[in-house]
Amino acid sequence: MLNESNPRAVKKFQQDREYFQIGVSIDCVILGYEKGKLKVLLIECKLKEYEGLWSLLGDILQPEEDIDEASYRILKDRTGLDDVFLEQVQTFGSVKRHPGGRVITVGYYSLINIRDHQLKLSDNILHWHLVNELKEMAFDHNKILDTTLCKLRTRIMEEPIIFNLLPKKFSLRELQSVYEAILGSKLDRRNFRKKIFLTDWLIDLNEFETDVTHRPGKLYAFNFQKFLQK
Amino acid sequence: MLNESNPRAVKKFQQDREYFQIGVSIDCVILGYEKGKLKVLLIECKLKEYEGLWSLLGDILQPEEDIDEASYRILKDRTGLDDVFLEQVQTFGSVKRHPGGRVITVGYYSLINIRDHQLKLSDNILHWHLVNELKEMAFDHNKILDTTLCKLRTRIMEEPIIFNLLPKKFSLRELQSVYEAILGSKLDRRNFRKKIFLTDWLIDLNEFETDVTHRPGKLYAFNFQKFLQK
DNA sequence: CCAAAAGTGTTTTCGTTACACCCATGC
DNA sequence: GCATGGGTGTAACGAAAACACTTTTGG
Repeated sequence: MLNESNPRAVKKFQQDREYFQIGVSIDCVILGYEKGKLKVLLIECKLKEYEGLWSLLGDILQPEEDIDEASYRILKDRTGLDDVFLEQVQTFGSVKRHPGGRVITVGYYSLINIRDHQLKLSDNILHWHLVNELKEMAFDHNKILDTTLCKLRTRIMEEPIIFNLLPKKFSLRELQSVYEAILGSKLDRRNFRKKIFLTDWLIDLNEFETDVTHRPGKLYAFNFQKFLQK
Repeated sequence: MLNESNPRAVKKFQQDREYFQIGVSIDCVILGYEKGKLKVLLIECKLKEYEGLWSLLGDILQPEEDIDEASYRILKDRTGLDDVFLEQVQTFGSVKRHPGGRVITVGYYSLINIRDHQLKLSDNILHWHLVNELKEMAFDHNKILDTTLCKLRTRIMEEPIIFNLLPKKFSLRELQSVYEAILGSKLDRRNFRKKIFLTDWLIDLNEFETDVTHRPGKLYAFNFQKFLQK
């Protein structure tokens, strides 16, 4: 915040363009889940300083948009997705983090269901990357991703956000696998089921998996109604 | 982050001042504890739009400083304090949040021991305010404070940061009172002592309170060594 | 009938809560 | 001796962890 106790500073702020020579960007950590693995959506970095590296999806904040709006816009532009889960991680503001000048970036993360929008990906040079097998990324994006994953691991234990990674109908095995992929550890199946049913997060659809080569599991849906009420 | 997939945007970013017409500020929620109450250090707001209101301590981010550095600088300038606990809360970026123009602000919070620097306060128009009795503040500072307190309540249960609010030597009653002031609820004395001793956070100084009108309690210190090792 | 995963309960362990009495000091 | 807070232990409860066998389906 502008130093309000100092009228000179306020005046300077209003008149002097020097105070504005800092760029503000938004970077979105867009996470998806497929075949037992957590994935992140990246774009090839076109800056010569980072040739051959990938980066998170980001853009400059526009003068007339809130930072939350900006993150939605970026996600919409890149994936065509509306109405998704998106949450701020934190802001990264090292002086040298962008070779093109002083740019601080606000990190956001989003959890999306990969299958819902495979089509849109061909519009951009975007690819899903396995989170566990990522090498060096452009800028400080490894750090942003690591910070996001830390936050995500605690958040999924508190809030029912993980359902954003799954299709509308899913089996308990799929749900458990997503937890395991994010937490990076195996969970006991019986204890998991017990705990999940205690939450009242699920609607029993009384449907079953098809096209599986074993006994089909029951399908569930996330009880969205209940969480809109809160 | 600058949209690296789009060379035009990069070029525009490097050339066009329009991308820089956003101010970035830092606001510090400086919290202290005294006589059983949690307090926040505020400054009188000199903007005419917020006449008579108080605001958090903030300043504009300088071109050559990291955002973490900036928060340290602000704290140092205002309180004379060095080497304190300071942590990012999150960034607030509504379009209209600052009447002087577009300014996004990164919130930080600090926990300090009020007694250590009473002297410096006279240099500024600063006052400690009871967190529980705060009315409207300037800008979106109520929101920043609320967000900070939420974060703080979970953080003190995980990490030994609360000791920053206390003098070097303190009794268990004082420590418990700080927890209670932050959490806003009473704790059971026996359970609290049991739990605190299990953490290995404390050094038993084998000293006792003086100048109390009742049986003096034992004094403890936070085991800083142990946490520097980690 | 074989492979593969679904589905299901009980016991143990551990951390959290609730709770009451005597003790040391200042006045 | 009285008021004030310091210091202490145990029982009950509930959440989490450990753990194995039967069932259903496809092939």
